[in-house]
Amino acid sequence: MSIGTGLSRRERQIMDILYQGGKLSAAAVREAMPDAPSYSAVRAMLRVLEEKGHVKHQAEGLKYVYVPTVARDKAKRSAVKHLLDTFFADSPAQIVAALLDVSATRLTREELDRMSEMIEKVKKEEK
Amino acid sequence: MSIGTGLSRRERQIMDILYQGGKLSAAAVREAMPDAPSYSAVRAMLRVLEEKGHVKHQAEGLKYVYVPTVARDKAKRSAVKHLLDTFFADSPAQIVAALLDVSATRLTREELDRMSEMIEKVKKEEK
DNA sequence: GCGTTAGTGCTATTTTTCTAGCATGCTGCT
DNA sequence: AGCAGCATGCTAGAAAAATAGCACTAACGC
Repeated sequence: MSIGTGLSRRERQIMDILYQGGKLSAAAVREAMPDAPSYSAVRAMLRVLEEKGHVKHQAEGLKYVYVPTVARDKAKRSAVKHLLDTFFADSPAQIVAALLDVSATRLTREELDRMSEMIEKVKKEEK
Repeated sequence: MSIGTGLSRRERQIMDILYQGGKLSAAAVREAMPDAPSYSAVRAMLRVLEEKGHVKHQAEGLKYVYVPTVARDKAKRSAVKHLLDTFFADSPAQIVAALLDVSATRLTREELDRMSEMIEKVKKEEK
């Protein structure tokens, strides 16, 4: 089950922002929200997320900053898996196709080379 | 903005199932839900999704089947983009890494070759 | 024909999400 | 000390989502 499942709309939004930003104060989270509600609302939701165990807070100087409890890396994989299941019917190659398409403009030579390398490496291992 | 944004928890769940399954009756959608509510609830939510313009229904024999209004292909790309923004800070290569990792067991030689080809093709075009 | 099954449309109610507001406490300044 | 600024904790209320239930219709078998 993907990490996002079970979260409400706002909660998901916040989790996304947190994974994107890493370590953010309530105010920072709020700023990053597309259709930001009140500051109180954001704090309340962070509290709920904490109760549910999805984030934890730590005192950073005077204020709190929030971080996801599940490590980025694990969340990443979970998200990719979910994407795979939902849209790509277990065909990884199709994701690569979409990926190349979506990020066409900002693909550097280095990125492409790195991709090739990784794939070649897997091929060798599988042999 | 990703397609999923703006949808409630259940609505998102249903959209995922619909993209996965293609064309499903209310009952079929319900069966595919992890923690399925009543049949009525599912139908009600499909109705709401239709009002919001995310799905449409068509009579298939006696019953209705529901399909997403936004084409799979477009939704795919949107989802990949969102994933990129959220977890991979615009570094497509990292997605490939996660992808290879997640689907390690079921990667066929053909899949890998197809990926390589696509990447090579982009490289040539960029040259 | 008549009951049974399987579908639809609608409405009412409960639950969750979302929001705002206020009281409180700590910092830093003058 | 006393005040302004900013952050927290909490509570209550509005709005939206989720759910259940009932009335009705069309097909199917006996």
